[in-house]
Amino acid sequence: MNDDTRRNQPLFPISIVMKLTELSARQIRYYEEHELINPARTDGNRRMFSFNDVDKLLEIKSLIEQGVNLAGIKRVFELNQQAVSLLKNEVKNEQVSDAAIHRRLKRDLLHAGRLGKTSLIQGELSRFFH
Amino acid sequence: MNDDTRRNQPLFPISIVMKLTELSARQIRYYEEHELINPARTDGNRRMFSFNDVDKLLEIKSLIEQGVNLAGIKRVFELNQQAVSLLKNEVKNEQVSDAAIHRRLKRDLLHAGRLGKTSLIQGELSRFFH
DNA sequence: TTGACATGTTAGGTTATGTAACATAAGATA
DNA sequence: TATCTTATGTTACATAACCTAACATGTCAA
Repeated sequence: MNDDTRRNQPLFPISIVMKLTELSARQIRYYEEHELINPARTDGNRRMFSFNDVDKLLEIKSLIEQGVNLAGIKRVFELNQQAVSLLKNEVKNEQVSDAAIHRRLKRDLLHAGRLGKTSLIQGELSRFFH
Repeated sequence: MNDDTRRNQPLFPISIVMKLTELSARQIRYYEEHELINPARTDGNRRMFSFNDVDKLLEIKSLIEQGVNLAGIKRVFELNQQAVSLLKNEVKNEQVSDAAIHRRLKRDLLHAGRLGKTSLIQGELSRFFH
């Protein structure tokens, strides 16, 4: 069993997770309802949480404490995933040389100050003044 | 004048920005009040917006439409900046070889699926079971 | 001097959470 | 096994905080 699989094993009932995260059961269920987590279930329909689930709940808790709402948390999770994917593609492709990665990063990151995004207003302006 | 400076020039009064973004004046002011934007002011205290301000407002609008609240938008902006900075440091340091960057990215991105973050629960668990 | 803009207040809809009521599952014990 | 207890499930209602709209009032500028 690899590390990834191990961290996804359903191990903890909700009572344990409440103590680990200091979140109420209501909160934990609410976050599941809104698809921020997706814990496994037992035959008897009890939630069983993995290490990854708990990690996610701790990140949710931290963001909540910063005043971020659930839609925002979802977006933050997506952004993390997106940044990872963007660079995974670069790094994973064995045919791309280190130098090419270096150049690509330089272009993407140093130029616009954003990850792969072009200016929004350009499109707006052309739509507007025609 | 470079491109960056040009995009920060105070050019548009709020009426223009309202049309460009299809946001109400109240909304635009509210976002300024909560420090998501920081438009320049004329001597007479009128707001004057740059291309960058408008870009930011369009991004705010898009996130608002996804249900993200202002704290979440602030976090998203920070995350963008953070990801950029993280990699800027890698790329900017001329003494770091391409190969080293490649290795570092592989470690950071392929392993944990996060940007430079280690598992949260490890610390939690050690605090808990002692 | 009239239209655009500034600030402040108020009211209403949405969201996140608490709480309570009641049903079911799991585990312990007679 | 039968039953008792506790943990957990779902659902409904209440509430506080957040965001927007609407309006009032004052100021700047063409």
